[in-house]
Amino acid sequence: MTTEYGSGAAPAVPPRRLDARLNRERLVAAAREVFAEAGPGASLNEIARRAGVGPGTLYRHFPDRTDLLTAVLRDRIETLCARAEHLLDARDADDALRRWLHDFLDHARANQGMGGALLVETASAAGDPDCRRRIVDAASGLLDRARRDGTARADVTVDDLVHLVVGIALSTTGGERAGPEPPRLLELVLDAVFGGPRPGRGPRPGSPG
Amino acid sequence: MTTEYGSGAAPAVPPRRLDARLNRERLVAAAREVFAEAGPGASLNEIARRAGVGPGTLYRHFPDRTDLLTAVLRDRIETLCARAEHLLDARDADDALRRWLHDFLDHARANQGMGGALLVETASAAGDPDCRRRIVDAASGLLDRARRDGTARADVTVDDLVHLVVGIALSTTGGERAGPEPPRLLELVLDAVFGGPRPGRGPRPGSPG
DNA sequence: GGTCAACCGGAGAGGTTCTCCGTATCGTAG
DNA sequence: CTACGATACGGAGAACCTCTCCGGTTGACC
Repeated sequence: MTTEYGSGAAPAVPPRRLDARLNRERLVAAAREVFAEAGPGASLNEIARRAGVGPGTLYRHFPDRTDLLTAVLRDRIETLCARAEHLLDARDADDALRRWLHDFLDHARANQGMGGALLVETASAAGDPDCRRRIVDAASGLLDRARRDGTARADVTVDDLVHLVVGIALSTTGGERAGPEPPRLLELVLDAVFGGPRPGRGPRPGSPG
Repeated sequence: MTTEYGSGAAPAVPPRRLDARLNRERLVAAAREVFAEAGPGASLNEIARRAGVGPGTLYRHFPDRTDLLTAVLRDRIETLCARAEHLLDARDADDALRRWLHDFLDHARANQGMGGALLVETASAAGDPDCRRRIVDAASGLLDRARRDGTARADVTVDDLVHLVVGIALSTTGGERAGPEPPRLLELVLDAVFGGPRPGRGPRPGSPG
Protein backbone atom coordinates (compact mmCIF):
# COMPACT_ATOMS: atom_id res chain seq x y z
CA MET A 1 0.00 0.00 0.00
CA THR A 2 2.89 2.35 0.44
CA THR A 3 3.06 3.83 -3.00
CA GLU A 4 6.52 5.21 -3.38
CA TYR A 5 5.49 8.01 -5.72
CA GLY A 6 2.25 9.47 -6.94
CA SER A 7 -0.05 7.01 -8.60
CA GLY A 8 -2.38 8.92 -10.88
CA ALA A 9 -0.48 11.66 -12.63
CA ALA A 10 2.18 11.35 -15.29
CA PRO A 11 5.37 10.04 -13.71
CA ALA A 12 7.72 12.69 -14.99
CA VAL A 13 10.09 11.42 -12.32
CA PRO A 14 11.81 8.18 -13.26
CA PRO A 15 11.93 5.47 -10.63
CA ARG A 16 14.70 5.87 -8.10
CA ARG A 17 17.86 3.93 -8.64
CA LEU A 18 18.08 0.52 -7.08
CA ASP A 19 20.84 1.35 -4.62
CA ALA A 20 18.98 4.43 -3.52
CA ARG A 21 15.87 2.45 -2.74
CA LEU A 22 17.96 -0.14 -0.95
CA ASN A 23 19.67 2.42 1.17
CA ARG A 24 16.37 3.98 2.04
CA GLU A 25 15.10 0.68 3.34
CA ARG A 26 18.27 0.07 5.26
CA LEU A 27 17.93 3.48 6.85
CA VAL A 28 14.36 2.95 7.89
CA ALA A 29 15.22 -0.42 9.36
CA ALA A 30 18.14 1.00 11.29
CA ALA A 31 16.03 3.93 12.42
CA ARG A 32 13.39 1.57 13.72
CA GLU A 33 15.99 -0.14 15.85
CA VAL A 34 17.76 2.91 17.11
CA PHE A 35 14.63 4.91 17.83
CA ALA A 36 13.27 1.98 19.78
CA GLU A 37 16.43 1.86 21.84
CA ALA A 38 17.15 5.52 22.39
CA GLY A 39 13.85 7.24 21.80
CA PRO A 40 12.90 9.86 19.26
CA GLY A 41 15.92 11.99 20.10
CA ALA A 42 18.37 9.31 19.05
CA SER A 43 21.50 10.20 17.13
CA LEU A 44 20.94 10.29 13.40
CA ASN A 45 24.63 9.65 12.94
CA GLU A 46 24.22 6.40 14.79
CA ILE A 47 21.36 5.45 12.53
CA ALA A 48 23.43 6.12 9.45
CA ARG A 49 26.32 4.16 10.92
CA ARG A 50 24.14 1.19 11.73
CA ALA A 51 22.57 1.30 8.28
CA GLY A 52 26.05 1.18 6.82
CA VAL A 53 25.78 4.46 4.98
CA GLY A 54 27.28 7.90 5.39
CA PRO A 55 25.55 10.76 7.13
CA GLY A 56 25.13 12.53 3.83
CA THR A 57 23.07 9.68 2.49
CA LEU A 58 20.79 9.79 5.46
CA TYR A 59 20.18 13.51 5.11
CA ARG A 60 19.54 13.25 1.40
CA HIS A 61 16.82 10.69 1.93
CA PHE A 62 15.40 12.29 5.06
CA PRO A 63 16.20 15.99 5.28
CA ASP A 64 14.36 16.33 8.55
CA ARG A 65 14.34 14.13 11.60
CA THR A 66 10.58 13.96 11.43
CA ASP A 67 10.77 12.62 7.91
CA LEU A 68 12.58 9.62 9.24
CA LEU A 69 10.16 9.36 12.11
CA THR A 70 7.14 9.32 9.83
CA ALA A 71 8.77 6.77 7.58
CA VAL A 72 9.30 4.50 10.55
CA LEU A 73 5.74 4.95 11.73
CA ARG A 74 4.08 4.77 8.35
CA ASP A 75 3.12 1.15 8.66
CA ARG A 76 1.65 1.79 12.03
CA ILE A 77 -0.31 4.75 10.75
CA GLU A 78 -1.65 2.72 7.90
CA THR A 79 -2.82 0.06 10.30
CA LEU A 80 -4.39 2.63 12.53
CA CYS A 81 -6.37 4.20 9.73
CA ALA A 82 -7.43 0.88 8.35
CA ARG A 83 -8.68 -0.10 11.77
CA ALA A 84 -10.66 3.12 11.98
CA GLU A 85 -12.40 2.35 8.73
CA HIS A 86 -13.11 -1.14 9.90
CA LEU A 87 -14.51 0.12 13.19
CA LEU A 88 -16.90 2.41 11.36
CA ASP A 89 -18.97 -0.70 10.70
CA ALA A 90 -19.07 -1.83 14.32
CA ARG A 91 -22.44 -2.07 15.98
CA ASP A 92 -21.69 0.01 19.04
CA ALA A 93 -20.60 3.47 17.97
CA ASP A 94 -19.35 4.46 21.41
CA ASP A 95 -17.35 1.30 21.76
CA ALA A 96 -15.85 1.76 18.32
CA LEU A 97 -14.55 5.18 19.25
CA ARG A 98 -13.33 3.90 22.56
CA ARG A 99 -11.41 1.03 21.02
CA TRP A 100 -9.88 3.13 18.37
CA LEU A 101 -8.68 5.70 20.87
CA HIS A 102 -6.99 2.90 22.77
CA ASP A 103 -5.30 1.85 19.57
CA PHE A 104 -4.31 5.42 18.98
CA LEU A 105 -2.90 5.63 22.46
CA ASP A 106 -0.77 2.59 21.75
CA HIS A 107 0.41 4.25 18.61
CA ALA A 108 1.26 7.48 20.37
CA ARG A 109 3.23 5.58 22.96
CA ALA A 110 5.07 3.46 20.44
CA ASN A 111 8.82 3.69 20.56
CA GLN A 112 9.04 5.83 23.63
CA GLY A 113 6.49 8.35 22.62
CA MET A 114 7.83 9.19 19.22
CA GLY A 115 4.38 8.73 17.78
CA GLY A 116 3.04 11.36 20.08
CA ALA A 117 6.00 13.61 19.61
CA LEU A 118 5.48 13.36 15.90
CA LEU A 119 1.81 14.15 16.10
CA VAL A 120 2.34 17.23 18.19
CA GLU A 121 5.65 18.65 17.06
CA THR A 122 5.24 18.28 13.39
CA ALA A 123 1.60 19.11 13.60
CA SER A 124 1.69 22.04 11.26
CA ALA A 125 4.16 22.65 8.50
CA ALA A 126 7.21 20.56 9.19
CA GLY A 127 7.32 16.88 8.44
CA ASP A 128 4.34 15.18 6.95
CA PRO A 129 1.06 17.05 7.29
CA ASP A 130 -0.53 14.12 5.55
CA CYS A 131 0.20 12.03 8.60
CA ARG A 132 -1.75 14.13 11.04
CA ARG A 133 -4.43 14.63 8.46
CA ARG A 134 -5.13 10.96 8.14
CA ILE A 135 -5.33 10.47 11.87
CA VAL A 136 -7.72 13.36 12.24
CA ASP A 137 -9.88 12.16 9.37
CA ALA A 138 -10.07 8.71 10.88
CA ALA A 139 -11.02 10.04 14.28
CA SER A 140 -13.59 12.40 12.78
CA GLY A 141 -15.54 9.58 11.25
CA LEU A 142 -15.69 7.67 14.49
CA LEU A 143 -16.51 10.67 16.61
CA ASP A 144 -19.28 11.83 14.31
CA ARG A 145 -20.88 8.44 14.47
CA ALA A 146 -20.52 8.23 18.24
CA ARG A 147 -22.30 11.52 18.47
CA ARG A 148 -25.10 10.47 16.17
CA ASP A 149 -25.59 6.84 17.10
CA GLY A 150 -23.94 6.81 20.49
CA THR A 151 -23.68 8.93 23.58
CA ALA A 152 -20.63 11.07 22.87
CA ARG A 153 -20.97 14.68 23.94
CA ALA A 154 -21.45 17.18 21.17
CA ASP A 155 -19.01 19.70 22.54
CA VAL A 156 -15.97 17.48 22.38
CA THR A 157 -13.92 17.84 19.23
CA VAL A 158 -11.49 15.59 17.48
CA ASP A 159 -8.72 17.99 18.34
CA ASP A 160 -9.63 17.67 22.00
CA LEU A 161 -9.41 13.92 21.86
CA VAL A 162 -6.18 13.85 19.93
CA HIS A 163 -4.52 16.26 22.29
CA LEU A 164 -5.71 14.41 25.35
CA VAL A 165 -4.54 11.06 24.09
CA VAL A 166 -1.20 12.44 22.95
CA GLY A 167 -0.89 14.12 26.32
CA ILE A 168 -1.45 10.85 28.12
CA ALA A 169 1.15 9.24 25.92
CA LEU A 170 3.69 11.96 26.53
CA SER A 171 3.22 12.24 30.25
CA THR A 172 3.43 8.50 30.80
CA THR A 173 6.40 7.77 28.60
CA GLY A 174 10.04 7.94 29.40
CA GLY A 175 9.95 8.23 33.13
CA GLU A 176 11.49 5.24 34.80
CA ARG A 177 9.13 5.94 37.65
CA ALA A 178 6.03 3.80 37.26
CA GLY A 179 3.06 6.09 36.84
CA PRO A 180 -0.58 5.29 36.24
CA GLU A 181 -1.47 2.87 33.49
CA PRO A 182 -2.10 4.88 30.31
CA PRO A 183 -5.28 2.98 29.38
CA ARG A 184 -6.64 3.80 32.80
CA LEU A 185 -6.16 7.49 32.18
CA LEU A 186 -7.80 7.20 28.81
CA GLU A 187 -10.80 5.49 30.36
CA LEU A 188 -11.08 8.32 32.79
CA VAL A 189 -11.20 10.79 29.95
CA LEU A 190 -13.70 8.64 28.13
CA ASP A 191 -15.94 8.71 31.15
CA ALA A 192 -16.29 12.41 30.54
CA VAL A 193 -16.74 12.02 26.81
CA PHE A 194 -19.50 9.49 27.26
CA GLY A 195 -21.27 11.35 30.01
CA GLY A 196 -19.58 10.34 33.17
CA PRO A 197 -18.60 7.13 34.91
CA ARG A 198 -20.98 4.26 35.29
CA PRO A 199 -21.50 3.71 38.98
CA GLY A 200 -19.57 0.82 40.37
CA ARG A 201 -17.24 0.73 37.43
CA GLY A 202 -13.91 2.40 37.86
CA PRO A 203 -11.87 3.93 35.09
CA ARG A 204 -10.74 0.52 34.10
CA PRO A 205 -10.52 -0.83 30.59
CA GLY A 206 -12.46 -4.01 30.65
CA SER A 207 -9.99 -5.12 28.02
CA PRO A 208 -11.05 -3.24 24.92
CA GLY A 209 -9.86 -6.07 22.70
CA MET B 1 11.76 30.07 53.02
CA THR B 2 14.38 28.61 50.76
CA THR B 3 16.84 27.33 53.31
CA GLU B 4 20.08 26.96 51.50
CA TYR B 5 21.34 24.08 53.58
CA GLY B 6 19.86 21.70 56.12
CA SER B 7 18.38 23.34 59.14
CA GLY B 8 18.38 20.87 61.97
CA ALA B 9 21.64 18.96 62.02
CA ALA B 10 25.13 20.21 62.76
CA PRO B 11 26.30 22.45 59.91
CA ALA B 12 29.53 20.65 59.18
CA VAL B 13 29.42 22.56 55.90
CA PRO B 14 30.53 26.19 56.19
CA PRO B 15 28.48 28.76 54.31
CA ARG B 16 29.33 29.06 50.67
CA ARG B 17 31.69 31.76 49.61
CA LEU B 18 30.21 35.08 48.65
CA ASP B 19 31.27 34.96 45.02
CA ALA B 20 29.88 31.47 44.71
CA ARG B 21 26.49 32.55 45.95
CA LEU B 22 26.58 35.55 43.66
CA ASN B 23 27.40 33.47 40.64
CA ARG B 24 24.64 31.07 41.49
CA GLU B 25 22.14 33.90 41.49
CA ARG B 26 23.50 35.25 38.24
CA LEU B 27 23.16 31.82 36.68
CA VAL B 28 19.57 31.37 37.78
CA ALA B 29 18.68 34.82 36.48
CA ALA B 30 20.32 34.12 33.13
CA ALA B 31 18.67 30.72 32.97
CA ARG B 32 15.29 32.27 33.59
CA GLU B 33 15.82 34.55 30.61
CA VAL B 34 17.26 32.02 28.25
CA PHE B 35 14.81 29.26 29.09
CA ALA B 36 11.96 31.67 28.55
CA GLU B 37 13.36 32.54 25.13
CA ALA B 38 14.50 29.18 23.86
CA GLY B 39 12.56 26.68 25.89
CA PRO B 40 13.77 23.98 28.24
CA GLY B 41 16.24 22.68 25.69
CA ALA B 42 18.17 25.92 25.55
CA SER B 43 21.95 25.90 25.35
CA LEU B 44 23.57 25.78 28.77
CA ASN B 45 26.63 27.38 27.25
CA GLU B 46 24.54 30.36 26.30
CA ILE B 47 23.25 30.61 29.86
CA ALA B 48 26.77 30.58 31.25
CA ARG B 49 27.84 33.18 28.72
CA ARG B 50 24.95 35.46 29.55
CA ALA B 51 25.60 35.05 33.26
CA GLY B 52 29.18 36.12 32.64
CA VAL B 53 30.72 32.92 33.96
CA GLY B 54 32.51 30.00 32.40
CA PRO B 55 30.82 26.73 31.53
CA GLY B 56 32.70 25.02 34.32
CA THR B 57 31.10 27.27 36.89
CA LEU B 58 27.66 26.49 35.59
CA TYR B 59 28.23 22.76 35.76
CA ARG B 60 29.68 22.96 39.25
CA HIS B 61 26.61 24.71 40.57
CA PHE B 62 24.13 22.70 38.52
CA PRO B 63 25.52 19.33 37.48
CA ASP B 64 22.33 18.43 35.70
CA ARG B 65 20.14 20.45 33.40
CA THR B 66 17.17 19.65 35.58
CA ASP B 67 18.94 21.14 38.58
CA LEU B 68 18.96 24.45 36.82
CA LEU B 69 15.37 23.99 35.76
CA THR B 70 14.19 23.33 39.30
CA ALA B 71 16.13 26.30 40.57
CA VAL B 72 14.40 28.51 38.05
CA LEU B 73 10.99 27.10 38.90
CA ARG B 74 11.46 27.06 42.64
CA ASP B 75 9.64 30.33 43.23
CA ARG B 76 6.76 29.15 41.17
CA ILE B 77 6.60 25.89 43.03
CA GLU B 78 6.60 27.71 46.33
CA THR B 79 3.71 29.82 45.15
CA LEU B 80 1.84 26.80 43.93
CA CYS B 81 2.18 24.99 47.23
CA ALA B 82 1.26 28.03 49.22
CA ARG B 83 -1.84 28.41 47.14
CA ALA B 84 -2.75 24.80 47.78
CA GLU B 85 -2.55 25.34 51.50
CA HIS B 86 -4.62 28.45 51.19
CA LEU B 87 -7.24 26.63 49.14
CA LEU B 88 -7.56 23.96 51.79
CA ASP B 89 -9.61 26.47 53.71
CA ALA B 90 -11.95 27.27 50.86
CA ARG B 91 -15.63 26.52 51.34
CA ASP B 92 -16.19 24.46 48.21
CA ALA B 93 -13.87 21.48 48.24
CA ASP B 94 -14.50 20.60 44.60
CA ASP B 95 -13.89 24.11 43.45
CA ALA B 96 -10.71 24.32 45.46
CA LEU B 97 -9.32 21.28 43.71
CA ARG B 98 -10.50 22.57 40.37
CA ARG B 99 -8.89 25.94 40.85
CA TRP B 100 -5.65 24.50 42.02
CA LEU B 101 -5.42 22.16 39.07
CA HIS B 102 -5.82 25.13 36.79
CA ASP B 103 -2.97 26.82 38.61
CA PHE B 104 -0.96 23.68 38.26
CA LEU B 105 -1.70 23.58 34.57
CA ASP B 106 -0.39 27.10 34.25
CA HIS B 107 2.71 26.04 36.07
CA ALA B 108 3.23 23.02 33.88
CA ARG B 109 2.89 25.18 30.80
CA ALA B 110 5.20 27.87 32.07
CA ASN B 111 8.19 28.65 29.93
CA GLN B 112 7.26 26.47 27.04
CA GLY B 113 6.43 23.42 29.04
CA MET B 114 9.56 23.21 31.09
CA GLY B 115 7.45 22.85 34.20
CA GLY B 116 5.79 19.81 32.78
CA ALA B 117 8.99 18.43 31.35
CA LEU B 118 10.53 18.78 34.74
CA LEU B 119 7.70 17.09 36.52
CA VAL B 120 7.76 14.11 34.25
CA GLU B 121 11.38 13.66 33.30
CA THR B 122 12.92 14.20 36.64
CA ALA B 123 10.09 12.46 38.37
CA SER B 124 12.13 9.77 40.01
CA ALA B 125 15.77 9.90 40.93
CA ALA B 126 17.35 12.63 38.87
CA GLY B 127 17.00 16.24 39.77
CA ASP B 128 15.04 17.25 42.80
CA PRO B 129 12.67 14.61 44.14
CA ASP B 130 11.63 17.15 46.69
CA CYS B 131 10.02 19.17 43.94
CA ARG B 132 7.65 16.50 42.80
CA ARG B 133 7.05 15.52 46.38
CA ARG B 134 5.76 18.92 47.30
CA ILE B 135 3.42 19.08 44.36
CA VAL B 136 2.03 15.67 45.12
CA ASP B 137 1.58 16.50 48.79
CA ALA B 138 -0.25 19.67 47.91
CA ALA B 139 -2.55 17.87 45.51
CA SER B 140 -3.16 15.07 47.99
CA GLY B 141 -4.59 17.42 50.56
CA LEU B 142 -6.97 18.97 48.09
CA LEU B 143 -8.04 15.70 46.54
CA ASP B 144 -8.68 14.07 49.89
CA ARG B 145 -10.90 16.90 50.91
CA ALA B 146 -12.74 16.90 47.59
CA ARG B 147 -13.46 13.24 48.14
CA ARG B 148 -14.67 13.75 51.69
CA ASP B 149 -16.51 17.04 51.45
CA GLY B 150 -17.05 17.22 47.72
CA THR B 151 -18.02 14.99 44.83
CA ALA B 152 -14.66 13.76 43.58
CA ARG B 153 -14.60 10.11 42.60
CA ALA B 154 -12.82 7.79 44.97
CA ASP B 155 -11.00 5.88 42.27
CA VAL B 156 -9.05 8.82 40.91
CA THR B 157 -5.59 9.23 42.38
CA VAL B 158 -3.27 12.16 42.69
CA ASP B 159 -0.95 10.49 40.25
CA ASP B 160 -3.77 10.28 37.73
CA LEU B 161 -4.46 13.96 38.01
CA VAL B 162 -0.84 15.00 37.86
CA HIS B 163 -0.21 12.93 34.78
CA LEU B 164 -3.32 14.16 33.05
CA VAL B 165 -2.54 17.79 33.71
CA VAL B 166 1.08 17.41 32.70
CA GLY B 167 -0.08 15.59 29.61
CA ILE B 168 -2.35 18.45 28.67
CA ALA B 169 0.51 20.85 29.20
CA LEU B 170 2.89 18.82 27.08
CA SER B 171 0.53 18.16 24.22
CA THR B 172 -0.55 21.76 23.93
CA THR B 173 2.84 23.41 24.19
CA GLY B 174 5.34 24.14 21.51
CA GLY B 175 3.27 23.51 18.44
CA GLU B 176 2.82 26.67 16.44
CA ARG B 177 -0.45 25.17 15.31
CA ALA B 178 -3.24 26.46 17.54
CA GLY B 179 -4.81 23.53 19.30
CA PRO B 180 -7.58 23.41 21.87
CA GLU B 181 -7.36 25.74 24.83
CA PRO B 182 -5.61 23.89 27.65
CA PRO B 183 -8.10 24.96 30.34
CA ARG B 184 -10.88 23.57 28.20
CA LEU B 185 -9.21 20.18 28.15
CA LEU B 186 -8.73 20.30 31.88
CA GLU B 187 -12.40 21.06 32.39
CA LEU B 188 -13.24 18.07 30.29
CA VAL B 189 -11.14 15.88 32.52
CA LEU B 190 -12.67 17.45 35.59
CA ASP B 191 -16.11 16.58 34.33
CA ALA B 192 -15.09 12.97 34.73
CA VAL B 193 -13.46 13.53 38.10
CA PHE B 194 -16.56 15.18 39.47
CA GLY B 195 -18.95 12.61 38.16
CA GLY B 196 -19.43 13.49 34.55
CA PRO B 197 -20.80 16.50 32.73
CA ARG B 198 -23.97 18.13 33.89
CA PRO B 199 -26.41 18.06 31.01
CA GLY B 200 -26.48 21.30 29.10
CA ARG B 201 -23.18 22.41 30.54
CA GLY B 202 -20.17 22.13 28.32
CA PRO B 203 -16.61 21.64 29.45
CA ARG B 204 -16.51 25.17 30.70
CA PRO B 205 -15.28 26.51 34.02
CA GLY B 206 -18.71 27.60 35.09
CA SER B 207 -17.17 28.13 38.51
CA PRO B 208 -19.73 26.54 40.80
CA GLY B 209 -18.31 28.51 43.72
C1' DG C 1 31.14 -1.19 -23.60
C1' DG C 2 30.41 3.76 -23.03
C1' DT C 3 28.12 7.78 -21.25
C1' DC C 4 25.83 10.53 -17.92
C1' DA C 5 22.94 11.52 -14.40
C1' DA C 6 22.08 9.91 -9.93
C1' DC C 7 23.90 8.64 -5.85
C1' DC C 8 27.32 7.68 -2.25
C1' DG C 9 30.49 8.67 1.53
C1' DG C 10 33.14 11.08 4.43
C1' DA C 11 35.63 15.27 5.56
C1' DG C 12 34.61 19.19 8.03
C1' DA C 13 32.25 23.50 9.93
C1' DG C 14 29.85 24.91 13.73
C1' DG C 15 27.14 23.75 17.48
C1' DT C 16 26.48 21.29 22.03
C1' DT C 17 27.52 18.96 26.65
C1' DC C 18 30.60 18.21 30.16
C1' DT C 19 35.54 17.68 32.37
C1' DC C 20 39.88 18.93 33.99
C1' DC C 21 43.19 21.66 36.12
C1' DG C 22 46.12 25.89 36.63
C1' DT C 23 45.00 30.13 38.64
C1' DA C 24 42.59 33.78 41.15
C1' DT C 25 40.01 34.91 45.04
C1' DC C 26 37.81 34.76 49.54
C1' DG C 27 37.90 34.34 54.46
C1' DT C 28 40.57 33.88 58.28
C1' DA C 29 44.32 33.22 61.37
C1' DG C 30 48.36 35.20 62.89
C1' DC D 1 48.11 44.18 57.42
C1' DT D 2 49.83 40.05 55.65
C1' DA D 3 50.12 35.21 54.65
C1' DC D 4 47.97 31.07 53.85
C1' DG D 5 44.77 27.31 52.54
C1' DA D 6 40.46 25.99 51.04
C1' DT D 7 37.25 27.24 47.72
C1' DA D 8 35.68 28.63 43.43
C1' DC D 9 36.62 30.38 38.80
C1' DG D 10 37.15 29.98 33.77
C1' DG D 11 38.46 28.46 29.61
C1' DA D 12 40.82 24.97 26.87
C1' DG D 13 39.53 20.83 25.01
C1' DA D 14 37.57 16.08 24.24
C1' DA D 15 33.69 13.85 22.51
C1' DC D 16 29.56 14.13 20.40
C1' DC D 17 25.82 15.88 17.35
C1' DT D 18 23.58 18.01 13.17
C1' DC D 19 23.99 19.16 8.64
C1' DT D 20 26.57 20.55 4.07
C1' DC D 21 29.48 20.08 0.32
C1' DC D 22 31.80 17.92 -3.33
C1' DG D 23 35.00 14.45 -5.55
C1' DG D 24 34.46 9.81 -6.63
C1' DT D 25 31.55 5.84 -7.66
C1' DT D 26 27.84 3.25 -9.52
C1' DG D 27 23.53 2.02 -11.69
C1' DA D 28 20.60 2.58 -15.90
C1' DC D 29 20.25 3.03 -20.54
C1' DC D 30 21.94 3.40 -25.35
